[in-house]
Amino acid sequence: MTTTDKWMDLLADDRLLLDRASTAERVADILRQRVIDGALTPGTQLSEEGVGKALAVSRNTLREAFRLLVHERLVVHEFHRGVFVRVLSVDDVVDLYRVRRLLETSSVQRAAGAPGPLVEAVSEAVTEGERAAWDERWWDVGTANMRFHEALVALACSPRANETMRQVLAELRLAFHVMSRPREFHEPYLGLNREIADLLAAASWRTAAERLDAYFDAAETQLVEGYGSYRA
Amino acid sequence: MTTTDKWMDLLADDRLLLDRASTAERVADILRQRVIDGALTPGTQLSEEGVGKALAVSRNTLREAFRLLVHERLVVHEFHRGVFVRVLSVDDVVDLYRVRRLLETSSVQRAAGAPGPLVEAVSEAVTEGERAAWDERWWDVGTANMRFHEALVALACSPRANETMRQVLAELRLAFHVMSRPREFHEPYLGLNREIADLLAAASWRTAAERLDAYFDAAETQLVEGYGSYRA
DNA sequence: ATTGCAGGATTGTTGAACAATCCTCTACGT
DNA sequence: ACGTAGAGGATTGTTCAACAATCCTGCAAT
Repeated sequence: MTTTDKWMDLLADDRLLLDRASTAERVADILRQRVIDGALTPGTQLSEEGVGKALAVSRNTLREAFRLLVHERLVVHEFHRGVFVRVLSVDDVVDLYRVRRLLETSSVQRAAGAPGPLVEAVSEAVTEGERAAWDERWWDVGTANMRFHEALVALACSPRANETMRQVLAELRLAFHVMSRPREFHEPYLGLNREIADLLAAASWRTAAERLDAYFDAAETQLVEGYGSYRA
Repeated sequence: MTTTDKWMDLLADDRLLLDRASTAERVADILRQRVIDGALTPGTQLSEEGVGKALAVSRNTLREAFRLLVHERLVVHEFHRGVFVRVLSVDDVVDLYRVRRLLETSSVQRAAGAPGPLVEAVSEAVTEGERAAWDERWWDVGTANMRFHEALVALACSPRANETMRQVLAELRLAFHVMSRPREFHEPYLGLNREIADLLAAASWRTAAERLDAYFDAAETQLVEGYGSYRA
């Protein structure tokens, strides 16, 4: 029984890796990646003809892909003008931090029943960030930091919460791209992350949530300041 | 200066009401409404030809609309098979309640700085539900109940949180449609909602959050039970 | 400096076409 | 009777070409 169950899981994974995905979704995957890693900078227009020619897909298929990205808020769609990589306003950044505060602190607070592996994943994400910092790979530090916060929400054991969190973090990448000093922004939080991870490992959920709250106070004001050069 | 600013705001509102929406979005609006109000029951297939003929739009446009609804999880898209109105599993319902618990209790907990009108909106939603119950309009009781919980999240002053909450509640409508007794399900919570609203009006955020937690314990188990006839 | 007006470019939407896949029904062999 | 294999039809996936609607640019006029 248990062996067949394992087969099932493997097959389920393969099913996703096999074709089983429309071109529109794959196009969306590519564009999403390019937006997140910064190859497509905020404000860039994604013209239907240009992108369509580049990826060798028809305009209709491309428009389906655009709809997905619009819904994920990674690009904006201006009627009769086209789609553009989103430019986050200060209000957007503030809002994203509000959502994060809601999801993350709440997840940590009620993480008492969370499975052990999920708690360990939090520590692992912190370790990964520390390694990246040692190597001075600051972009990777940011990535690890996001995985850390993703792991916090994962404590809630809710696929939908995980999904929203992923989207929120993807959106935040847009903000990080216009940030000038990645090191000064990410480095200070390594210690705090470790502290929170240790509190979780010790099952001190309440204290961890409070530390996390402090984290948000600091991070938000700092990010908004670094965003000051932008218009509201 | 201040007068011109007011003009600007008014014009900004009108801009949205004017056409400014693609056919795909309007089609999605229609279908979304039909799914939410139950005209399209879970499991129903939305064939491209059928819906396209009915709404007099081309298949390509229709597929753009479908992408939106898929992303909102109101319909599912099976490759080479078509799109179907979503059938929620018990796991889905449990997950939706997890997300609600995260968002709502967290919003209430930190509602200290929320603007007065937002707190009043909570009470108004409760009143609306009581009126509907008096008239025995049980579906409207459910709607008012949702507006109540939407108002709770609105206390967080986050457009994105509001948006996700709207989506979560829309998804929950799918579950309510397969529920047999709407009265027995919605009626018991009227008193609890009133209690929570009063606590909020009295600025007892912490107590309100605790009562809300109790609400979720009750509602979730009851809904899962009422969902027992379904397969996992 | 602002307005009005071509002209060109891009998007919005449609319809048709073809390939790929799925579903159903039938025929076959055991 | 049962499971299987395959043919046929229906639906979806994707592309292409066309046209309408809208936007942007530049220039002329006031």
